Amino acid sequence: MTTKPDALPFDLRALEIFLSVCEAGSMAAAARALSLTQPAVSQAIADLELRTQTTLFDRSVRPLALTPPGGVMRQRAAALLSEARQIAPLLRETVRGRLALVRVGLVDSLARALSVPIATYLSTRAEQVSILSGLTAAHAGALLTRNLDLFIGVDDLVEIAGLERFELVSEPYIVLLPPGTPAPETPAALAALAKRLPLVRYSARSKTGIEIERHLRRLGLTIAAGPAFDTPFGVTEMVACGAGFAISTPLCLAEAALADHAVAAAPLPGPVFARTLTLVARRQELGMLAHDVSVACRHALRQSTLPKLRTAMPWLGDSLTS
Amino acid sequence: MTTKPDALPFDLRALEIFLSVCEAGSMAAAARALSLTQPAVSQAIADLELRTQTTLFDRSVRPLALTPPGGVMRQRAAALLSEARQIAPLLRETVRGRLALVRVGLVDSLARALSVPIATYLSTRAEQVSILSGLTAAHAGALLTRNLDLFIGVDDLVEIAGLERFELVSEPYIVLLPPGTPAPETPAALAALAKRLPLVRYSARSKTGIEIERHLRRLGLTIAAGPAFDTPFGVTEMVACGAGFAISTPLCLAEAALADHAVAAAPLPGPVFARTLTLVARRQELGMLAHDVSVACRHALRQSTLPKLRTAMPWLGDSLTS
DNA sequence: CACTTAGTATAAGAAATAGTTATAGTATGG
DNA sequence: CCATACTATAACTATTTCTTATACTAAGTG
Repeated sequence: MTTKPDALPFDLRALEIFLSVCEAGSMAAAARALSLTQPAVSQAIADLELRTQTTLFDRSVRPLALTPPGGVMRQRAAALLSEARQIAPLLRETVRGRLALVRVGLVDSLARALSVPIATYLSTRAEQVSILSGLTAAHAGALLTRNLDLFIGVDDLVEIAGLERFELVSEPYIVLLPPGTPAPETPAALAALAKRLPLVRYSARSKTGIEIERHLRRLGLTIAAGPAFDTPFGVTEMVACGAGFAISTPLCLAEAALADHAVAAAPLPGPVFARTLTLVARRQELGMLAHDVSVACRHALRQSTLPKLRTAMPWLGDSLTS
Repeated sequence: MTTKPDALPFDLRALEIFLSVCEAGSMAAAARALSLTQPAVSQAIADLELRTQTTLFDRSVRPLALTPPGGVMRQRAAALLSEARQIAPLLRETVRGRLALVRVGLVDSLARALSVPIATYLSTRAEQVSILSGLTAAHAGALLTRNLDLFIGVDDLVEIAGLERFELVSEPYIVLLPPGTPAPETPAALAALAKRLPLVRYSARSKTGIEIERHLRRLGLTIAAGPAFDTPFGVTEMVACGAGFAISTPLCLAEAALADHAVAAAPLPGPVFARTLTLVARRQELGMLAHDVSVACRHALRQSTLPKLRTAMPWLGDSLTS
């Protein structure tokens, strides 16, 4: 009502004034620092509070105190302003045909395998390269809000138009067991195993974790809650400690990079259950760059990571494809 | 002259209009989409170009084309606006006493050792936790511009006031060699080794790389240029391949997590040369949080990483301290 | 090629916004 | 309780942003 739903809640000038008040400790002092009058600052802050529908300062004490939302605002406003100030110089530095900054999201399971190849390849194509590891869900959101230029992950965002996708590798899910534990040969054996040993999960924040839960439900298996981790390292380490077993993948196992035989790997019994890692970018914004990165990644995987996995787990056969 | 040096180069409204033009493909179409008149859009874009001192669109073709700086502007403007729009809802969600978001920079050499403990600990203290691995230089800059709340790295920023620092661990530099290579016992032997085998370096962008170069100069050693990497994994992997030797540290070796005996480690001959990893935060903004994180980190290191290093490299003695 | 169409640029005035001065009210310290 | 230094509100002014009006330009069409 007050404003259109997509209207901007403030402008940068208001944030600048707000931060000045935070630093100066009072509106009057901020006004002096900014060469404004005190009412101008007072109004700007009041307007900012109105637009964000929050109270930023506690006026009942002096010197002025930040409320909890005010503290968050200070944190975010400072970040936003510093980014804004970087933009203009960056534009002027931009050299024809060379990107100033490429931001890549890389799913944790490929961080070790691909961060070096991606960084090496992109450094020939961009001034600055930023590679963030993490969960695909976060990266997918960041791509859509343009906080990332491309990501590699386990979700190809089929439902979103205007993206381009390059499949890098497909791999089956596997079972990870503490050394010496016999491998379950059937889904029933898996269920029996889960009675003796907790299942170490990927957290429900990760796409892999969600997929695994769904698969277990399809198999009709209900397995008691156990520890959950976001990263392959966390899950694998827990299994290595003997604290449980896990459903994971060959690349996740490679990512954890534990000592040989620290955990045992076995095929996942039951119907075929696999995942595909895909490079996703917005169409027509990076030219051929996304395609070229996908080629470099596939090359790096075929040269180095996949042969190692095939040696360590010969039973993978051609379920591991690139 | 045109504007004060610290003046804002633009307003969020201008970026909104700019992005609308990018999407619509023409200023006239953008004006319709925004319920403005065409001259309003034309003026806003002209003003934005004037303030940033760039040309964003190529008007000599239709439909309007983005110039290279225009492309960068699109990328950055979209990111900035999406962040700006997130702020107000975030403020309203803020619960008393609990931080909405804590952003941590973690030096690559501790990424494996500490990302899980930090994430686990902070999830009890904040709604959302963001951990970025990378180079300390980038994190130090990000802390000062408030894009990070705290970082753990190899620079304690002594020259900057208003920060608080917590030392986590000190470790000596060591030599990494391909398996079977005899360890150099003296600086002279190190120089001789460098004649036979290239030195794999940490890049000059990393603080560690800079420190190592300085130390070599102090020793009077000039070593021919070889390959350089930003990350411990890159450097260690090269040595494991037999492509050279490296000067590194125990924690970097642990971070690379190669198989046992994939590389040989030996003391660095010559005078004592060590580094200290420190947690740095802005004073008085996070309360006790920075201190509490440092305690959690030191605990995690003493429990898990340091004992392993002492076992693998018993000659470290008490040069490795926490 | 003239000619239409859909677009961009510029000038001048209207509307909205951000600033000012003036003044009343409030927290804190002597 | 009073002095001081601050914040809030009202009314006015200056500046900026947007509109109308009009001239100019790129690209397609017969």
